[in-house]
Order: sequence, then structure tokens, then C-alpha cells
Amino acid sequence: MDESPRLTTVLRPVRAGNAFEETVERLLQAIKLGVVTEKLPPERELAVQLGISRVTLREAIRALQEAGYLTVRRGRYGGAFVTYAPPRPRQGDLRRAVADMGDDDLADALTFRMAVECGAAQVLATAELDAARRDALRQRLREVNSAGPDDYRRLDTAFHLAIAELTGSALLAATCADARLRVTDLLNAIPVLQRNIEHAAAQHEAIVTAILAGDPEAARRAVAEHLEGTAALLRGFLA
Amino acid sequence: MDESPRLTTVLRPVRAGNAFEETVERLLQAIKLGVVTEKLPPERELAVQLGISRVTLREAIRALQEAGYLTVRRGRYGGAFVTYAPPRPRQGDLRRAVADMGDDDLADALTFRMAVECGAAQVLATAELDAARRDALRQRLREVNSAGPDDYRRLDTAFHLAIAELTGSALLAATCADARLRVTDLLNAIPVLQRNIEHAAAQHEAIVTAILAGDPEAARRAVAEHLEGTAALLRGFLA
DNA sequence: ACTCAATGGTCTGACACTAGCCCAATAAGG
DNA sequence: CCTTATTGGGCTAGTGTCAGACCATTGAGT
Repeated sequence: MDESPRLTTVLRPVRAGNAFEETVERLLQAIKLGVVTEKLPPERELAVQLGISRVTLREAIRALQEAGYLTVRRGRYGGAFVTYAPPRPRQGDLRRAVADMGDDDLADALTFRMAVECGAAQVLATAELDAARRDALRQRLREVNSAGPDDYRRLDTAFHLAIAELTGSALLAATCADARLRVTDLLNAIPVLQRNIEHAAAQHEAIVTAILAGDPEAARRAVAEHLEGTAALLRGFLA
Repeated sequence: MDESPRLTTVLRPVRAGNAFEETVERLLQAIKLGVVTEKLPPERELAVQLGISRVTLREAIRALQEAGYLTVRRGRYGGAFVTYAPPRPRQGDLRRAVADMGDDDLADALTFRMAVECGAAQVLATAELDAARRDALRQRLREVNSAGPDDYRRLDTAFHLAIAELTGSALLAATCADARLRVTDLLNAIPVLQRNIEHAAAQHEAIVTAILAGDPEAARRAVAEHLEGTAALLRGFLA
């Protein structure tokens, strides 16, 4: 923070890059988060959803195709198919992934995620949840707890995002998704060990219990503990 | 939420509008939040900060000039001067302001703000603060507590934003600023009464005490209580 | 009175992005 | 085998945005 923090906070860049770059980024996120696992929506439809022209979208798709993330088929029942699965992390991947981010960026991302996910859990615990929402939350918990190593990250993401989405706030959901994908590359570089899964499962359990019990303090604490584990691990790789 | 919430969360529009519109919006925010009270930075400098061309910035400035928010003077020591102060709210302003937002948007904004501000306070309470940061926080508290009715909103904004900024996370600071300005128009339509100021002062006091004591639970609770008051007032105007 | 640094005002050529249209390929279903 | 709905592929004309250069104005200091 050089001069007036409030000034640089509000007068920050209005756009992160050109439409092409931002679109590539967004699609990559959707793929890496496991939000789309099979086929992207048709170009015309997707272009509308993303608020860009089809030309720009097609350029982005072509870039991802050349990078090996997508395979495009023409004709009816064709489309852009996801041909990517997060590779099993190998020795040194994590160190490299951490090094690829600046130290400041990493700290920023971790802090950001901690704040918004705790906030979301707390809000959800405060809200009065109908049966459908309670069931949806339990369902996500079951899914992540019964996941195999290959699906684990995807279902873990789904679980965490579900908490934000169930608050009913689209802004909050989008922000949590944003926070999550700022650490996706790092999480994907962490080996998924059985005992880690079990540890996380207990914490997920605690989060859901607190939310369903309507206890915002406990929900906040449970999420903070859960995230702190990962954060501490990643911070260990900082210079 | 129609189909798959996660899908619409990630595959949302990549840009909110064209560069011109977004720039107007951003500058208007800076003015209404009271972040700039006198003069905007020189065009060349501001264009770089906002990541846009000078041409686009100038169009935005001209629009705000025609709308009466700015006066532009040429020559050395010239620039774009703010000629706007939030008007004293009158009877019916609040009802109108609430009606101008959709019900869904209002609920979304309030939920969002609750989550991110609580998250920020909790994070700050967890962090180890050096003397400079502790002093900065106390300073902001003193300022808002000794504010007159005309400066109150501006200094209240500064206080709330300071909490996010002191976490050191630029992402979190930007998100809190965003959350705040989604309710700025509504807050500006609420009359500033002396007893409300006093009530808020006690709550601000509690927030700072909890943060300085390193008690994230208390910090979270204090912020939640503080925001809930405003939220309840606004929700009262919903159809 | 003059100078000059800082600032807004304007122009130009290049590139990015868009909307809308039509073509080409493909596979399910008759 | 043929038809057809659905989907990607490609083109064009028009608008938005940019970088950079140059002009016009102002007022503090000399």
C-alpha cells in the first residue's frame, strides 16, 4: 500500500484483459473446476451466456483446442468436448506451482478465500433453510465423502461452492468461485492421500452440522479450521 | 436457480458492459463513496490506473460532467473537480431507492455484504497486527466517531473499507468496496440521525475491540449485528 | 511581462469486437 | 438411403477501443 489505499482500491483496472483472454481464462476455469466435464454448450448459446460475440468465443475455443483441453466436432450432436483430466500430481509439482504465483498473490488468494468462504458459511447458518436446501447440502456432503481419488477435487469444489450458492446470493457464489479457482492449480498439485480425505471428511461433516444447526459461530470456525490446514501447507513452500 | 447453479455461476458474462459504461460506473462509485472529494488524478495517469485508453476515459469524464458530477478546468493546476455532495435525504427517498433495485438484487447485495464484511473482520482479527496497523484502525474509528452529519457516510465507508484493506488482501479490499457500493445509494437515502450515529459508534467500538483483542468470533458477531440493523431497516421496504 | 511545466483537447491509423448472415458437416430417425 | 435438425466454420460491414503524437490553455514563479 503506497499512497491512499482506498483510492487504489476503487480506481483499479476496469478490465483484466481483452475479451479473448478473459474468455479463455473463464473456460479454463470451468474445465479445471470440473464444472463442465463433458461438452460445452453450443457456441451460439455460450456466447450469449458469456456476453461476447461468437467470433471471440470461437477464438478462445480454438486456443483451448490447440492447448489440448478441448476437442471440437462438427455437425449435429457435435460440439466442444472436454478432453482433460487433472493429472496425478508428481514430486515437485507443488513447489513449482507455488513458485509460479508471486508470494504476494498467494497470500492474497489464501486470505481472500478464507474470508469469503467463512462469510458464506456463516450467512448460510444464519438463514432459515427449507428442506430442499438442507437435502441439497447433505447430498453434496455424501458425494464428496464417497468420492474416489479421481473425482475428489471436483466434488470437493462442488461441496464448497454449494455452500455459497445455497445462500441465494449470485454475487457471493461468483466470488467464492473466483476465490476457489485462484488456488485450483495449487490444490491440483497436492497429492490426494487417503488420510487427508478422511481428515477433510470430518471437517466437512462439522461444517454441515453447524450450518444445519443454525450456528454461525461454529460454521465460521469449522470452515476456518478446514481452510487453515491447506493454507498452512501452501505457506510452507513460500520463500 | 434454474438448471445447474454451478454452471451458471462460472459461465457468467465476462464483462458487465463496454469500457465506457464501466468507467462511468467506477468513477461514479469513487465520487459517491467519497474516495475522491476534490480532484481526480490527471487523465493520463488515471487512464493507466483504470487500464483504459485516454479517449475512453475522457468520454466517461464528459458524461459525468454533463450529469453535473464534475467540473473540468484546463491548464496547469487544472483537472476534473468533484462538484457533488450527497443531498440530504428527504421523505420518500428511501422507499424510491429500494424500489429502484429489484427485490432480488437487494437481498443479493445485503447477503453479499454481510458475508464479505464479516469474513474480512474475522480474518483481520486472526492476523497479527503491527503497531502501525492497530493505530490506523483506531484512527479510522476516532474519525467516524467524531464526524458531523455531512461527513458521516464518507468516514463510515472509510472505516469499513479500512478493515478489509488492513488484511493486506487487495482482492478482499476490492470485494468489500464492491459490496459497499451496491448499497451506497440506499444508505445515502437514509437520514442520518444523531441517535443512529451513537448506536453505530458503540458497534464500531465493539468491532475494533474484538479485532485488536484477536477474537475472530467476537469480531464476526459484532459486524453481523452492526450490518443486520441496516439490513433489517432496508428489508422493511420490500414488497 | 515572460517562461514553462502541467494539464486538458484533438486527431489519426491500427486493431479488437460485434451482429448478422450463409455455408458445411454430421448423425439420428424415418 | 434420404431427410433434416443441429451444430461448427467462415465472411462482411460497422462500431468500439487503443497508442501515440501534437495542439491549446492555464497560472505559478521568475
